[in-house]
Amino acid sequence: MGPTIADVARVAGVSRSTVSYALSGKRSISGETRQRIFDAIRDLGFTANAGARALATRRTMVLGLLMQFEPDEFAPAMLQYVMAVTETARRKGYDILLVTDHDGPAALRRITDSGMVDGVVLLDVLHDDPRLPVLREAHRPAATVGLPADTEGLDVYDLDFGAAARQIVDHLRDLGHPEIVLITPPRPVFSRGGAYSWRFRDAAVEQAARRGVRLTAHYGEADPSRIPATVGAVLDAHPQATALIVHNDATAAMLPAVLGARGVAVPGDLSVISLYSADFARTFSLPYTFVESAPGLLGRSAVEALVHRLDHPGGPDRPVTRLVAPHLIDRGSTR
Amino acid sequence: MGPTIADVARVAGVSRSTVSYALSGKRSISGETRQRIFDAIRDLGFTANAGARALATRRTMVLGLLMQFEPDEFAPAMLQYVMAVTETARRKGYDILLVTDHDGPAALRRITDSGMVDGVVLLDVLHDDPRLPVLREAHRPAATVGLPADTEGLDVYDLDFGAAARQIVDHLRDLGHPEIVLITPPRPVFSRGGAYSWRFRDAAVEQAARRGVRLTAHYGEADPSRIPATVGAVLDAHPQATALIVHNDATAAMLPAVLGARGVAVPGDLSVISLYSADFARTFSLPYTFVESAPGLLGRSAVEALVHRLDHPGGPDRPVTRLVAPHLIDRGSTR
DNA sequence: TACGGTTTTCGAACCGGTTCGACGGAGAAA
DNA sequence: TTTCTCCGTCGAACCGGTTCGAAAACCGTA
Repeated sequence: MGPTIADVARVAGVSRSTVSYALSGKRSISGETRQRIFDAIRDLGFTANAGARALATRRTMVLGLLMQFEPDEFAPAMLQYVMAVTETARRKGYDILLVTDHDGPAALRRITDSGMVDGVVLLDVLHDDPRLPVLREAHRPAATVGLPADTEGLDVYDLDFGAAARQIVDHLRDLGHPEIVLITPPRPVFSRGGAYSWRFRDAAVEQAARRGVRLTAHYGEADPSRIPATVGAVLDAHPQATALIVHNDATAAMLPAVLGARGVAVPGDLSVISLYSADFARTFSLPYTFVESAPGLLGRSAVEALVHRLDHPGGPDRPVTRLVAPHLIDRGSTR
Repeated sequence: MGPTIADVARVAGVSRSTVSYALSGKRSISGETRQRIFDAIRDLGFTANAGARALATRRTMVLGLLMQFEPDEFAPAMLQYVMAVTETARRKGYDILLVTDHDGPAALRRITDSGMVDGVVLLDVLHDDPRLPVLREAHRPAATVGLPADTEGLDVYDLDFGAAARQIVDHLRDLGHPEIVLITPPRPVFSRGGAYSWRFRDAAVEQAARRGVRLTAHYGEADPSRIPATVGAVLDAHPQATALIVHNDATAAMLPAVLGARGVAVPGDLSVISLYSADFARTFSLPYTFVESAPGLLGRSAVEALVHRLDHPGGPDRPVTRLVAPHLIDRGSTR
C-alpha cells in the first residue's frame, strides 16, 4: 500500500538498515545522512508497518482490554474505566484492543496466543475469575481492576471496599444514627462472584455491630423498572431507619426521583450516603455525600503498572496488589 | 514465545507450506497428512502469529473504532454504539482497536498508515468532520455513524432525524396540542457541527409551521447540574404549552425527577415525548413515549457494511447512505 | 607511510507466516 | 507401454521491518 522502508532507503541513497537506525536512534547516524533520510520519509509519507515491526521486535504496542457486559451492571459507570484505560495507554504509546466477547477465557487465549497484544487489562475481575487460569498460562503481563482470590503474578488495583464501608458506617454513627439500611448490588452480582459486593456489605455489617448500630442489608434491583418499588419496600420495612447507604449505581441514579415521589426530604427525613465516582455524580446531578469509587485512578494505575512491567521486562519489582484508600466527599446529605 | 508453524511442520513431518494449506484449506491435503498436522497443532498448542499473518496477507482482521468523548455528550448512550460495534465485528471475525485520541485526524492517520487496521468505523461524525479528509487519503474502507456533508466514498448510517421530528410533531398535532416546546441538544453540539441536532430541530420547526402548531426550541444544558433549572425556566416561559419534546439524553434521564419536583403530572399536565433508545429508557426506567434512536442497529449496520466491503474488495457496490426510518413507541405519556 | 581506533554504513539473517511454481507419483486415456 | 492429468507436497520467494557482525571511511598518531 504505502511506501516501505526500502523506498525510503532508495530515495535517501542508503541501505534499509541505516534508515531503521535513523528511526530508532539505536546507532549514531551522521547529521547529513539523517537529514536525507528524514527528508525522504517526509516526501514519501512513510509510516512503518505495524505488523512487520511487531514481527521483528516481538512487541505490538497494543494492550488488550477485556470487559464483559453483564445485564445487571450499570453501563454508564463502565465507560469511565474504558476511557481512563485508553487514554493512559495512548499517553504511554500503546493502543487498545477492546474485547467484549461473552466467552472471556477463549477471547483472552485468542489475543494472547496470537501475539496481538503485549499485555492485558482485565476489568471487573471476579473472586474466582475463569480468565485467570488462562492468563497464567499465557505468560503475559497483566493488570486487573477488581480483587480476585488469587493475585499471584498480577498487578491488582481496586478500591478498599472494606475501609469504605467502615468509614461510611462510622460517619453515620458519629452523626448519631441508630438504625441504617444498606442497599447492596443486585443478588446476581454476589452469586457471580463480584467480590466488591460482599467486601463492602460484610465490612459494613461487621462495623455496625462493633459500633452498636443497627444495620440491615438489602439487595438492589437488577431490573431498573423495579427500583422505585424496591427502595420503597426497603424504607417501609425500616420505619425507624434514619440513614440510607447505597452501594449500587442504578439505584443511586434514580434515587432523587424515588425519594421525591415519596416526599422524603434529604437529609431532613433521611440521611443518604453513597458509593460512586464524582463523574457519575456529575452526570446525574446526584446531590449526595459519597465515597469516591475512583474508576479513573484505578484504570490509570492498572495501565501504568502494566506498561511499566512491559517496558522493564525481567525487572525486579514483584507484582503488587493495591487497595486504594476511600475518600469521602461530604455534600451535606447526611446529618 | 509459543510454537511456530515450523514446529508444527517438524512434528507432523511435512513442510511449512503444507501446514499453511491445511490450515487455510486453499489446496487439498490428503486425509492422513491433515490428521497428523492437526494432531501436532493440538499437541503443541499452536496459534498462528497475528503479526506474521498480517504481514503476509495484508489483512489484520482488526477494525479501528474512532470515538471522541465530548464533555457535552451523555456518556451512557455512547456505550451502546461501542457494544454493538464490537459484538458485530467479533461475529464477523474482526477485532476492534478502540481509539479515543483527542486529535482524531492524527489518530486516524496513525492507525491506517501503519496498517494496524483493515478499515475504520467513525462514531459521531460531524457535518464537516476533520477526520474525513484524512480518511479519504488513507484509501481504506470506512463506515460512519452520523451524516456528514460529503458522504463520498463512505458507507453512512444514521437515524432519519428529519423524519423523526416530523413524526413527533404530527403525533402531537393529531392529539390536538396547540403549543409545543422542544429541548434540543446543548448549544455546543450545534456549533461543533453535530448535524443531527439541527436536522431534528429544523425539521420540527418547519413541520410545526406547516401544521399550524406553535413550537419553540430551547437549548438543553451541557452542565447536568443546571438541567432542573433550565427545564423549569423553559416550562415557565411557555405556560400555554401542553407538550414537551426532549431531544437530549441528559435532560431525558433526569426528567422524572425534575417534573416530579415541580408537581407536573405526565400526561395529565404535560405530554412528553422523547428521542432515545429502548435500552436507554430501560436503564433509567423512563416512562415516556419515544422514537427509537437505534444505536444497536446503526452500529451493527455500519460494521456489516464495512466488513462486506473488506470481504469483497473491488466489489461493484457503490457506497451507500442509509437514513433509518424512525419508529415511535407509544408508552402513553402523550394524550 | 603505516597503524590503531572511532564513527558511519552496509549486507545478510531473521521474525513467522502465505503463496507461487514445480515436481513426483498415481491413475486414466491413448 | 507411453503420455496426459490430477493430486499432494515441497522449496523458495516474499511481506516489511530489526539487528548483528563486519567492512569502509575517516581521524590522529607513531
